[in-house]
Amino acid sequence: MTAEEPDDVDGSDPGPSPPPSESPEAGGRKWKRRKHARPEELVAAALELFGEQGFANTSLKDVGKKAGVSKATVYLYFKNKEDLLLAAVQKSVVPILDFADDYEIDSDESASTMIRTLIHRWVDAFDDRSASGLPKLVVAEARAIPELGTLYVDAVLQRARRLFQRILKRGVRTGEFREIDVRQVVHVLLAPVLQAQIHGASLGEHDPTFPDIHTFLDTHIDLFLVAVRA
Amino acid sequence: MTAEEPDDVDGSDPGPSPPPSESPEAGGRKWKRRKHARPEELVAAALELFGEQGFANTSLKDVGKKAGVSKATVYLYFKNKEDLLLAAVQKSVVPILDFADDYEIDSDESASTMIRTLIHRWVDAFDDRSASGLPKLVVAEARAIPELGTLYVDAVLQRARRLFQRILKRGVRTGEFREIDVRQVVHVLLAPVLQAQIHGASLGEHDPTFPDIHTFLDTHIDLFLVAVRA
Amino acid sequence: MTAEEPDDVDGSDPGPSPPPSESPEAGGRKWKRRKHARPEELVAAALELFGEQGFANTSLKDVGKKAGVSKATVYLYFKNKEDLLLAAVQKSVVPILDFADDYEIDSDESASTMIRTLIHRWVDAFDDRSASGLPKLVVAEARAIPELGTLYVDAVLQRARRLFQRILKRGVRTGEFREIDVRQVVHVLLAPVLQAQIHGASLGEHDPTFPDIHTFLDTHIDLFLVAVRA
Amino acid sequence: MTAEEPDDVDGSDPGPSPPPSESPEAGGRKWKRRKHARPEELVAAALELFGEQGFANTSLKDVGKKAGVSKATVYLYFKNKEDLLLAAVQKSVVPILDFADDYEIDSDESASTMIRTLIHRWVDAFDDRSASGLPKLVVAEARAIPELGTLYVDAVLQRARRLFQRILKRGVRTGEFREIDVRQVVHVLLAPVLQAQIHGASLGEHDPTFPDIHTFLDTHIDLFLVAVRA
DNA sequence: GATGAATGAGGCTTCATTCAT
DNA sequence: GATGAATGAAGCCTCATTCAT
Repeated sequence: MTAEEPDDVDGSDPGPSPPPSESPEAGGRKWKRRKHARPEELVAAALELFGEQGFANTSLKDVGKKAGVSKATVYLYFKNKEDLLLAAVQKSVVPILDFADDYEIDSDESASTMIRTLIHRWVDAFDDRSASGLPKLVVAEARAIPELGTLYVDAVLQRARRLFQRILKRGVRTGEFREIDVRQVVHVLLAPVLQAQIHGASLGEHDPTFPDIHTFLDTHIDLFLVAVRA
Repeated sequence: MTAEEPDDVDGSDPGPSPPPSESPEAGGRKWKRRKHARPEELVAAALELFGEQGFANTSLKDVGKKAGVSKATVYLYFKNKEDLLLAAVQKSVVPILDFADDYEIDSDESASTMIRTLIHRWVDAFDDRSASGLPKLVVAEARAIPELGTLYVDAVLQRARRLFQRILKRGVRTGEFREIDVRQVVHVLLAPVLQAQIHGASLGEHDPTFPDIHTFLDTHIDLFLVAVRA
Repeated sequence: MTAEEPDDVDGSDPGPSPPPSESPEAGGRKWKRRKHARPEELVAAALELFGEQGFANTSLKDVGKKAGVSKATVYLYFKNKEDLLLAAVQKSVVPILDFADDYEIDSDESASTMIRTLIHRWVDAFDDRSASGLPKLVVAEARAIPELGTLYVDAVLQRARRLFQRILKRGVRTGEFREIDVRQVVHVLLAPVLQAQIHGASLGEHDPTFPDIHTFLDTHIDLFLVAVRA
Repeated sequence: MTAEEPDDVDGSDPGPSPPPSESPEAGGRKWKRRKHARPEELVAAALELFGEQGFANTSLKDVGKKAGVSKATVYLYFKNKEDLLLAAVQKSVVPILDFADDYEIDSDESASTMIRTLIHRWVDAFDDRSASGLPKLVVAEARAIPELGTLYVDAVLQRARRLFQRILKRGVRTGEFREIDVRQVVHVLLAPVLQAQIHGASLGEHDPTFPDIHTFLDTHIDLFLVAVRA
């Protein structure tokens, strides 16, 4: 491909965040020109549609329509469909565990409480950002789009593992937990969380037996804490 | 341009070309049987390709080539692409937990041992049938193809849940496990298994931190058994 | 691009020439299926349209329509539009100087006569193959499609130069021509021929002053022969 | 994103930023002219790009970028892309043979010398104006854009023919040349010149056998003069 | 005068699906 | 039963052109 940037915008890295001016009405008079908001709207639309219907099943026309623009407009901001996907995932995924940093620093709860709190907040964080379909999306496309896999592993999985490893280790140090191989155990702690997210976004409707996600997570955490308790 | 078979698309497959012996009876037996093996071969090819590359990214021509037939032949056995997918999943998924029935009946091991054994055999059963990509595939497409979700939930998830519920209940009855809400707990028992399968088929290559699947499962089972032990 | 061959046909090299069965009516009954004739028809349509309207100005739909097929059919035989162009040029250009070989061998005319005859036949050969627009086409696209340039230079220009160099050299040897630098002179001999072809296919209609091509060529040859005569 | 001047796109040109002196007359002359230079810059950029890459393969964004303005600016000066092409050709082509007039009037060389001088100056004139790709461009697009053909024929071909006809006729009158049909011969005199220009701009790189253009032209002129000499 | 934003139109290409052989 | 041939539909992407600022 000789293709450079679509017209002059970069695409993958929305870089310059939207202007702080939040006046949502006054700006766009006759014509719908929200300018710098466009990339965000597109990214949001893309994330939702890709998460719901899958990447291949979603056309750029759909994305454009949901964002209120024509499909050609997508190319003003993103190099191609894949670039849009990556931008959407990046935008949503990078800050998604930010909530945890503050909590971890400020909190002086027990490790057990921290674990329970953070896991519940985790899934809420995805839902709040309309990214509940994201883990499923990533899992579905990681093979076809390797950068997507790398991005998710680095920005979500590894980050979460480190976070919970710190907490587990602290629990061990304080005597709250018994001696465990933190590096192995953390995967077991997280697996049900990821699974719950993926399941909810895919088989959820077809599986009435599966409990409410927060109930499920509490059961998981209960068992886990029993297992690691000193 | 490279290789060029004028018409016939056999290419990818087991060398055994049709025997030169023109005797249509005895000689061509192995060859003749091929005909009736067609649907199975297609189903097998489809399962592997769909699992690896995704449903949308796999063309029927690819499937045909892998099965040693032309693209049009698919339509002799399946109504359409979706039908092929469903058939492939059904074919692989329905008997996939069969191993468990025999084991459950014959075995007089402890519940703990049964759990450990069955979980390891589970993932092996998928691998043996080249269905390791299946859970990921199902999760990716369940939303777009509802029957797929229903099928998987019924033939795999529900069946597995009932199996492990029986074992858990027995463990409780025999005093091996403490009193637990089997209906809730079974989901926690299975989630890491499903997660490991999905993860292995999608983010596996991008995630060198994740342990070997059987190691991971043992860690999970260890913790789980500690948690439910009486 | 991961693209292999469109479906199974090669594309650029029509290799297997059409079957010798020439029955043009009996073959295609209800449906228009001329099978092996397709590539040739497409190549012919492409050559004419590309030559007349230019490569970029001709859509594959146009080519398909002229050949009596849909635009998707083009992809059964050619990898892409560029491949079709190359195939068309190759098909027309490779045999286009064949007439010369026989003539050169059989003829025992004087060098002067051979030159005059061959030049006139040359332009006729292009016209007979509806390839009168080809030199212009090649010249227009050679920069964008380097293989096209290479192909034309090798199959037409170099071949023609060698042919006329042999004749010139013979003329010198027999005393018909004076001593000349054959290698340089051949370019001067051919330039007006090429120019006449290109001009006819491009500025022809806008330039009523330009003489009939054969008249022009005769004037050129007359002058040339005077210049090189011993 | 790299450098980022908010608005002004002057970029390509001589540093001289607008003089701080607010005197609108004398001081800002060089700067003021810039504004009016726009069309010229666009025309120059267009001519080069179209000549190199072809009309269809060159986007207006490319032209704008090369001229240091935005794509939309083109429409301030030209009705559409085709109009830009015509303007570019006109601008370059109309004065391109002006050098000849002076020479013809002032010179009292022999006709032979004049021919040789003018032909070499001709191709230099195109090169000097970065119009070496122009004849190829015209030939490629004349069919699709008739005005282009007409323009070129009138402003270049006819003008050149008349020029050289005058010289030839003078040569005949002075006895330098023998009696020839000047109207026919002039086409033969010019064809190699046009051909050399076109060839250089298209097949040049793919054709190492072709001699240097001035060498080629001298060979041509040598032969031609021999042919017409009295 | 200049431009960023936006889009309609159109082209290339792929592919599931059908049909006649 | 099997397949080569063919195509309609649809998707991605580009670009000339317009409009409001």
